[in-house]
Amino acid sequence: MSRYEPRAIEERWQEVWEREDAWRVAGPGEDGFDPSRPSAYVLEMLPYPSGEPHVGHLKCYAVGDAIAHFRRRNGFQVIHPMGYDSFGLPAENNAIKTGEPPLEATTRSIESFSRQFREWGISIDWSREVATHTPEYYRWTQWIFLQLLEAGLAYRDRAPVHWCPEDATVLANEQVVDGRCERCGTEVETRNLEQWFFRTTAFADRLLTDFDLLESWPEHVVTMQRNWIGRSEGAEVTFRCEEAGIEFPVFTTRPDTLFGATFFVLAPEHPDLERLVAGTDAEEPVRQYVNQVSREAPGARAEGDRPKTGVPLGKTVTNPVNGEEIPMFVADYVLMDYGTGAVMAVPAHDERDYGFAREFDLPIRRVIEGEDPDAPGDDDGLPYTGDGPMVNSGRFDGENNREAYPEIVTWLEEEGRGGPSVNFRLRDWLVSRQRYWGAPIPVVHCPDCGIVPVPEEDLPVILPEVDDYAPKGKSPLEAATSWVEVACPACGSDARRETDTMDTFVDSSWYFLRYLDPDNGTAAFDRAKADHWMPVDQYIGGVEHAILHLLYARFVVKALADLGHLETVEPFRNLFAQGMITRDGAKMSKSKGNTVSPAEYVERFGADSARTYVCFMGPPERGGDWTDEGVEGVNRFLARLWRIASDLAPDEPDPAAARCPDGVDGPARELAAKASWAIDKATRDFSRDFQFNTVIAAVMELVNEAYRLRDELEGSESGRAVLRYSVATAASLIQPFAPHLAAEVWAMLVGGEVWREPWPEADPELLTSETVEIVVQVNGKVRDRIEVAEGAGEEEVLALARSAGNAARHLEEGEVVKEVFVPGRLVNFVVRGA
RNA sequence: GCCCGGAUGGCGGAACGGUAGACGCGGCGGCCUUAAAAGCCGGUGUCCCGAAAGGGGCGUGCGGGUUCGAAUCCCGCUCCGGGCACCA
Repeated sequence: MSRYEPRAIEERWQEVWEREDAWRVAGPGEDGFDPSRPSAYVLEMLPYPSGEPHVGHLKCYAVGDAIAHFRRRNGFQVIHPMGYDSFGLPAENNAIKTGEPPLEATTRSIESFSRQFREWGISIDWSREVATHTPEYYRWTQWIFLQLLEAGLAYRDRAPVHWCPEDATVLANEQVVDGRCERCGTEVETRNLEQWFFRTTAFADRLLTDFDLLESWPEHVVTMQRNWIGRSEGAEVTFRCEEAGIEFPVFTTRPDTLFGATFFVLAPEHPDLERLVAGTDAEEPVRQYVNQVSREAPGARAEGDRPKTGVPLGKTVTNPVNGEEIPMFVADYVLMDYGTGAVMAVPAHDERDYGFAREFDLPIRRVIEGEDPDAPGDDDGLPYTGDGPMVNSGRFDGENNREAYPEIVTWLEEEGRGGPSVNFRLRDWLVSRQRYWGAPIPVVHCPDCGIVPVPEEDLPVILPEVDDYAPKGKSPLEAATSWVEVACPACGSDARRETDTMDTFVDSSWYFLRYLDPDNGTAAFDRAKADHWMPVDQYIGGVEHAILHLLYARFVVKALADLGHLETVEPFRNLFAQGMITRDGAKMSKSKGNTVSPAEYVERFGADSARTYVCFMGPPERGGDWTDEGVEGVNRFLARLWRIASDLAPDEPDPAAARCPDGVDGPARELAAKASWAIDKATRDFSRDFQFNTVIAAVMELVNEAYRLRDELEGSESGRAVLRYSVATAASLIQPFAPHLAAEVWAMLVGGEVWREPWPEADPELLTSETVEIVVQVNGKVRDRIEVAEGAGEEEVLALARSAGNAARHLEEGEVVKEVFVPGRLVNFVVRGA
């Protein structure tokens, strides 16, 4: 008997697929496009090519490929492309360390990824491959930049920005985690720099409301984005400092607590601060405080539980609702980049204001009664953030705060002191980077004309070669003088190119559009093609991109749609977030030395085993711990399938083995029924939340059943026919996970190409059996099981159940007061007086 | 602190409110073999009664509840993982 040799099998079929161009698909306007067939876009997040693919990639692409195969075999023409997010810091940092140009390391990594993806047998239409670092690609990234610039959605501004001293570049808000650089973990600093932004805030509302257009996204991802966008409704209220003649609008979500405002706080960065204190006693302490705050890492400032600090300004503002003069302070708990950089402080009903008031011994005035006056806490339950009747609030006294809320806002509006207002936590996306390995921002700075976009026909602005990649606080591109110095496209006078490059998240925010038309030399993509394929029907990737990438891609697609380049306003109709694979219960990392190299397992057990294993570990949205025993187990199962197939294989494959023989009975019928059961179960679980683990388990059961009945069936021609059918069915069902083995087994038994076969259908006749087992319960406890005819009526079943041996004994213990009958499942006798 | 997940055998995990533990791993026993590996077959939640057949108790993180019946639904906790966190 021969052995299952996965490597040989896999190589053979990979050659076939390549030769046949099996995964190529055509869109509108392309040869072979069939408008009559339904289409589907299955997409996995493109990898950043660094070194070799890891198990996270394996899982992502194994899951995505299974979905792609399943859709194909259900009649869809599936577009399933692949590319590389190949601009980025690791290649550049490597270049700084070793001097090797980023292009070389990147090219090497792409080759390695591409080779391994092919070894995994992922069904990719390689004719659509893109890499974001190529001029053919970033030409269109630059084009998108210009589109946004022209539309006023890209702008340049001087603002306090996050600066990572390690990477020597600015970072977007989203790339700062706990005050540290998301990439390297270094504490970020604040710098005041002129930078490029994309106006994501212009879409803040639509980024929220358009969640309604999505079909299925994990709820927690939507929640994370909602929180990130952070919409809050409230009011704007203007407080005036009479002495200085300055008006200070503030944003508040609690206009109902206006009467409780006892002081007023400005952010240390507030532009009016200097003017307010200039020439007063407060000037020096305020200056010192502001300096001290600015030296602190923004991360430290974000820590909520540290004591409040601040300095009085010696000035007051007037509370518009009651005319009270309340003192002003500067304090670092007020942030300049949210709202107006100033807050009215209501210590009785806001925890932060309360903390500040206690620290500085400021008056705390309750304006809302708690429901429960004895609530625990200091100062009679203050700060109290709940609802209740208003007090100390003039004509609103006694009214519930919720009801008073709109009245107060209306009053403010009438008085010209404010009105309703909505604020977002979301900031504009800072897209410029002072780094080398990225797409150059396609503008020119002209002393006469200012910022001039590079004309579209001059794109791409090619990334020049440099000798030194090390960042020096400005872009390494500054050194490429012959590239930097350029004639102004508008007036022709001496001008300089922009030397910042784009955040690599810009590259990956539109790649799924380029796949649809990768060779287009005159446009980023053809609109008809985009409208045909978009939105992506199923997007697959790790949760770690729940905010950054997905938010940016949503923004770019909305912007392009607004500009008339695209119909779709939401790029990803369905999102699947795979869970992380751990090893020994811990996140894999090189420093822990617990990484798993997919290549090693593919070498030892074959790609089919590795792929099937990651899908079998558990529900794919959850994580799982990688074990060698687990891979071996799956490998054993595939070998078992191969072995029985090879034992049963006739000299010539027989197309009849694709269908269940008619009129089988006895053990043959049992096996055929199991096959139908497996088809039904696999089909349902595939569609329901991608329950791949149970799909694979069902196929395992089918194979086990074939082994169990094999001796009985092998003797007869009809028995062998059912065996072959069942094993071919198992191969067909496992095909989305183990495409090579499935192809091999199918070719042996049936002949032809299983990946082109329609997904099998269960025989409804075989899904039901003549008899069913009924559970007999007494008081909810299982006491017996009886066999009854399928569809047997209540009376008949109850009668049988009552007389069933063990059940009957328990019935004697008392009076039957109730009988429950669930057809085809169980009966339950409720007995009293036992 | 707030918002999500999760908790089921020795382990990963299955279970439309209706037989808890499918499938896999591990371990145990048997067959095959001179022997081993591989393979094939059979057990495997736990405790008690029984020589056996069999029967019974207890069991899905903890405490309540709804129901003829709860791993599943409701209320209140505990622990673990993830996200957010001075956003006015």
